[in-house]
Amino acid sequence: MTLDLFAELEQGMGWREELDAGAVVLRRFALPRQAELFAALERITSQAPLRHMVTPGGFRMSVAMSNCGACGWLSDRSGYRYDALDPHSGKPWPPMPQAFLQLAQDAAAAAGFAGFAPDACLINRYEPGTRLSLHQDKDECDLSAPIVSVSLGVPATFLFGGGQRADKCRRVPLAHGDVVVWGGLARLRYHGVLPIKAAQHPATGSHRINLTFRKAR
DNA sequence: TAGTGGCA
DNA sequence: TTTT
Repeated sequence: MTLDLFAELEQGMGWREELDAGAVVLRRFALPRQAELFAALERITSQAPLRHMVTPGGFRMSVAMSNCGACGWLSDRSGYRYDALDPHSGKPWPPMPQAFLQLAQDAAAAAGFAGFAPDACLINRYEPGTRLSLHQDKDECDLSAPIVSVSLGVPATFLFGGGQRADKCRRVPLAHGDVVVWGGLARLRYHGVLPIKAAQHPATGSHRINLTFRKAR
């Protein structure tokens, strides 16, 4: 599938956009296994349902989340962390499907981060009006690995800021099949998602789905 | 340590 | 509309 991706990028069906040093947007990234991707998503969320986590401050997050992979990102009153077990079931998170892993590794490689080995995939489901406010991904042990963020379904505006919350943000429109990869110098950049506008997408209905791949350990 | 929320 |  790696070859399919590069072939598609070369054929001009998709293209790269350099955001800044260490940050790349892959536009209309090849999703050659889209049916497989969504079937896997279905399987994962039937075992580990999407749920609204609570922030340490006690606020319910508007975006519904689940995970797959060796560990999953969690938030509750006691903080942010990664855990091998889903607190909802007490069982391990569903394994990361091969199609997910392949997609993440292909995207990372296309963005200049060869050898990416994610052990966590956070699944975010945005309904119209939901958002993710500005934050840094810094709960991972290995900050040398990039973040790979796959957009599926209805479009969104991604905010890509600087090293401090107050830094100005780039507004990056993201559509189905777009992938943002950031690492290296850009690894700790603040980022977020503006409230999702009401829209329909054939693959997801009114939702936006985001897959965030990380190496947590 | 506080924090990816929501309001004024 | 942007900021805290």
